[in-house]
Amino acid sequence: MPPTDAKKKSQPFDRTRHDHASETAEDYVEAIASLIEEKGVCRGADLAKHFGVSHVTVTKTVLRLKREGLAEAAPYRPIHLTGKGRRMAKAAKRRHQIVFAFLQALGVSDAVAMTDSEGIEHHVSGETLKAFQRYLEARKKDK
Amino acid sequence: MPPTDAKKKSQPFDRTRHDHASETAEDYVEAIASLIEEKGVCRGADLAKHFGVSHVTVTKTVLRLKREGLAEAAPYRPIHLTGKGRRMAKAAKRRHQIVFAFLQALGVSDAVAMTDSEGIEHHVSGETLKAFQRYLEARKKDK
DNA sequence: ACATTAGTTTAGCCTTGGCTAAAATTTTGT
DNA sequence: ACAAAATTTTAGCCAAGGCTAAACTAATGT
Repeated sequence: MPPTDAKKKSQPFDRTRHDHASETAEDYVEAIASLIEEKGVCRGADLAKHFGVSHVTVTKTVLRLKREGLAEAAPYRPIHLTGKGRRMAKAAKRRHQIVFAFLQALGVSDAVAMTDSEGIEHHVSGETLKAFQRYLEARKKDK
Repeated sequence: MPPTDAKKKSQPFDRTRHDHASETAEDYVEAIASLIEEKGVCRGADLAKHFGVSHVTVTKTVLRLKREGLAEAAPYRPIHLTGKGRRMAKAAKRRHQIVFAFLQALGVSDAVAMTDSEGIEHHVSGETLKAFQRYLEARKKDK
């Protein structure tokens, strides 16, 4: 019965594994949405430049997004998001902005707040995000 | 001339991947140090249980730690850290504790602060960590 | 119109980090 | 001392994310 010992109930670190895949997905849909907003369309090459990876890597990742129903794109055509993709992008952007504003409010420089919020956003639970917002609200009043 | 476009200055391995690797390394040395502290020795099975993965995965990862000069272990023997490994563990633990205390201070519940700090610690720059500490200091005074 | 160029996809290889099953090596209990 | 139990390593497979080189498609300029 005991398959091995991996799935006992391992609460703590379960996230690490499977979540990594969706972190990438979130980064991608967020980038796609913002590129579409600022340039009208999103092409593979734009994503490659944005993430600093090769266009080949982008092709493969976008394939996965399509498989997961987040993006759509005919061969040699620009990339679009599905409704699901757009919703995910919107949520990610919101979270990202809150984390960024929070770090700024704490006194972190813009450049570093930018970088750190990028990494942190995927690990912030709803509860922590709320705590960040509370802090921002309090500061707003103070000022 | 342009080989592709990702080569701007990206050597073989670029950020994301490389960083992810050292995140795992940090989690492992931190866990190894704490297991040694609380049980005297650290065995592969302990790590497997701690991370909720199979012992096989642990074996492979520990091999990598050895390759990187962070850990030592003869076959079928318990795992030790090198000086380098111990230093890394110590730094990781400190960072982890600061992030955890910070989230608590913000009003996040213990359980969630535990989980979130686990994920966040690897993405917190020195500058942000200092901002967290400033906040903690300020709160300490207030109280 | 058509050749050059820009942008994409395919093919093929690598590492990390997962897993299961099977072999090897302790450890333990009688 | 030795067989059974526990632990660790090997072998072999999978997906995600990287890369380069080469093939293919779409856009452009003259």
